[in-house]
Amino acid sequence: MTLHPHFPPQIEGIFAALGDRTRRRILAALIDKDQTVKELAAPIGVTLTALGQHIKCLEAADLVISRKVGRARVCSINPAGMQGLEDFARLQRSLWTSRFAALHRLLDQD
Amino acid sequence: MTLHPHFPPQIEGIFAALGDRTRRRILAALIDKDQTVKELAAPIGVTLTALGQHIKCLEAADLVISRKVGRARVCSINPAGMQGLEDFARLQRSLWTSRFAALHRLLDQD
DNA sequence: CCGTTAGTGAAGTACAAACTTCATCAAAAG
DNA sequence: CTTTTGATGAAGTTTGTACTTCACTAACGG
Repeated sequence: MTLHPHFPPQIEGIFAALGDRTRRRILAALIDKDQTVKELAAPIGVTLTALGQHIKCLEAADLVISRKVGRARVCSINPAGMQGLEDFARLQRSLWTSRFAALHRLLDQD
Repeated sequence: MTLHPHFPPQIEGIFAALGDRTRRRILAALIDKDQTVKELAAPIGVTLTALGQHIKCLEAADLVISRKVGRARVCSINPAGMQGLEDFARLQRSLWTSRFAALHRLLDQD
């Protein structure tokens, strides 16, 4: 149906995840240091349940990795996600740039 | 209140814009060629009104530029937006990488 | 063993936003 | 001039989702 290349599903998850303000705050907090669900929830001012749901979403987008340590869940940033985002942005920009260049070649003819 | 650096407001707009599936489709269509509101609306299957609202959102995020040509509105990709996204992703990744390096330096001591 | 603490699943609520319809306007076509 | 077409503003609907409460489980501390 669509002739044009779609956004890779991986990237869709990243944008869905980072489209939410609370999840951006979580990610910003994790850049400083690894933190548990409880530690993350306190400054943001949401329940543990809510924060656990956000972590699930961030993990699905490969932006965060978490592991159980005793009864706590420790969350870390997953650099692979940011790498994917960076690659995506660079690709998109190069696609536009190449189209722009092609247009100029056409205009420069004859 | 927040000790940690926030995401720049510009970036928040980009994620808010790209967090929506319809707007991603619009952007993907525009990578091929400049298009009017009507041309964009048809394959996506929404009203002109809806599509106009999305264009407004994409322009606010500096991802799209549009201009009036007669009674039509022609939309183009704004490469500056993608550049901003790419820069952001690179910065975030470098922040994480530097923290990872610092941790290793600590572990390597004594 | 008992009480507390961190987290999770289920289910419901509330709010944001995506989308629609309708009315209007300006440009193009006839 | 009249009709049609592309677009837009206002206003209402509807859907998605962020968040809550409640019940429950598992780990730690007394």
